Amino acid sequence: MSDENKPVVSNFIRTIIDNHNATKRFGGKVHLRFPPEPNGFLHIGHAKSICLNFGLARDYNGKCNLRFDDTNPVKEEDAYVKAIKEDIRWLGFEWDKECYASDYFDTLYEYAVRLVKKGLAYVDDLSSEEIRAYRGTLKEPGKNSPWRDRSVEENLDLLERMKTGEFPDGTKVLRARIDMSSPNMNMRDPVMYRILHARHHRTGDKWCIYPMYDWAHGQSDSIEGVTHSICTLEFEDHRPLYEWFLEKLEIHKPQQIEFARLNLTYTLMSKRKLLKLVNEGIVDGWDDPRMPTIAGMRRRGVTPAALRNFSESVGVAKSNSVVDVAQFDFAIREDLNKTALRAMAVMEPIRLVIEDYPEGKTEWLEGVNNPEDDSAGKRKIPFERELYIERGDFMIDPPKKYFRLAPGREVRLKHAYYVTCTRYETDSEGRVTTVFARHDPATRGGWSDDGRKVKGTLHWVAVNHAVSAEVRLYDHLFNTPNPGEARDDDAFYAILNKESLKILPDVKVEPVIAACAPGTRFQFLRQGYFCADIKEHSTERPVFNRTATLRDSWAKTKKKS
RNA sequence: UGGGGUGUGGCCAAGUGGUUAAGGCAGCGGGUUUUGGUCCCGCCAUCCUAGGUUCGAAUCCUAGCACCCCAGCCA
Repeated sequence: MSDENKPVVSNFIRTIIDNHNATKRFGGKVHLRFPPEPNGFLHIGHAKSICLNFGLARDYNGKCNLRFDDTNPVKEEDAYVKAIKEDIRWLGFEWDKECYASDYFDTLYEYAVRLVKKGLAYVDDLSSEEIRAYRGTLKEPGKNSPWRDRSVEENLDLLERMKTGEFPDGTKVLRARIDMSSPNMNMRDPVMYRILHARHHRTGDKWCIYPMYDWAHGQSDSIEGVTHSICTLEFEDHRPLYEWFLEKLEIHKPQQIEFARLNLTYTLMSKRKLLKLVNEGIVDGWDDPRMPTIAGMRRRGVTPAALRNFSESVGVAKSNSVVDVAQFDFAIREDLNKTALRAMAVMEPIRLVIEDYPEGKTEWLEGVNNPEDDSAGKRKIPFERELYIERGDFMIDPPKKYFRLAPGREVRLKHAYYVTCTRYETDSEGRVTTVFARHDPATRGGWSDDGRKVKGTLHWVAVNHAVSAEVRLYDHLFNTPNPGEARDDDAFYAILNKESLKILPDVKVEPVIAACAPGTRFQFLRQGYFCADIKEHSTERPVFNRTATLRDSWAKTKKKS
């Protein structure tokens, strides 16, 4: 794997681990976990976290579990569990143990009893509104609940009865007894259990009380022997609570470490908003190629290596940042340039007739499949009198630096011949319909030994061997660099890029392109990287998704003049 | 003076008192090229501000400023 030979860039988490290893805090062990909640699909932000956790485990000869944080049955589904596992494997990682927070519900309950017995947790009868009111504000301390000083016996009894389902949802909670005047809101007697008569995707109807994140997460880490619990910045304030539970319980205490989540320009990373795109049919499901989900990127044709290299390239730090999506595009191109097969496809075809080439003749010319990789071999390409070329590759009256075809101009047809434009035909509206040219038989294969230079090289497809394919050109879903900043629905709809998908129903492609298996990646010469759609492509009806464009310096010089 | 964080080039990001302040992306200029692709070469910062400590500071101290997070029985 090319991405694993690169030198590792230092980051603050590695420094922390190195220090722990040096001081033997965890006996030299490094044990991580990736803890998704199964309530949606994984996106590129999760990919960064996956690469971080599994990558650290790999580099330190440690372990990394996959743990589903399934503590909220009303939002979680088994289908998401399945999709998440598939995505992680596709990314190229394998977990040591597959765990679920729900595996620990019994232990968690025992732990809760332990805290109650120590006088460190109590059952509160306040409503959620009252709890909020009692919590105080950011600048004012909270007030103790009137139920805060119940006896251990009463708390034990009540907790047991909460568990057995005696009370309706929302009537009671178990709270940690910490400090209602703490400047850290998380320490103001946080809720540990809420009553939820809901069916859980794994434990079924066994439980009607479910642990909150803070009560479940650290203990789960501890039970699994996790040494470094990596999470995102917003949990920084939770660390004191994370540690409080573990210290009061006197069990193994991992080190929580927070890093800044990934943000990308023109990309939405909020699961809630991505769900909205799916639910409202703005995109075609979680795996729509425009989605920043791993499933969407897979379908678009992005490679696992590109995603891994990108994750590595953005680094790990604590400052909020927004990475330019161009950096991701670079990673995609970098990998695909080395691996994608080259072939020719004409997106917007016009006819090119080689006047001096015999009718009915077909030559099978040779083309290299990948100039970056000899082992990719060569293929035969049919050449005939009538070809398709790109509409944009011919101009009646070309500007200064235009290297392509124009009346009287000579260009190279890739892998074929030098041709010189003799004339052209237009329709009643003046649109070019057919271009005529003569070829130089001595340039067969696309090369002349006489030192003659041609500036332009065009891709083409023989009319009688062309296969029609559907090509989907994707662009950013949003037309603003920071779509996450949209404050309300109106703002959200306003920034949607109406041209994020353009379908070309009749692209002319080489036979080899049409014959490929779903998921095959190509570089359509001079245009970009494309991937045969994994759901809809077939030899009968070829369908390609554009993964990325090629860098286009011509577009830049064109813009400048 | 609620608490917790973060500030290094357009975007990421190394740097842990002595380095010409890494590297990548983007941009710009040039070369190579049967893809206006790739590749190659070159250019592109004195580190939020102000003081201070020191022979020497992005790194230490002081005082500011800016931005992010926290008042779910979500995670």
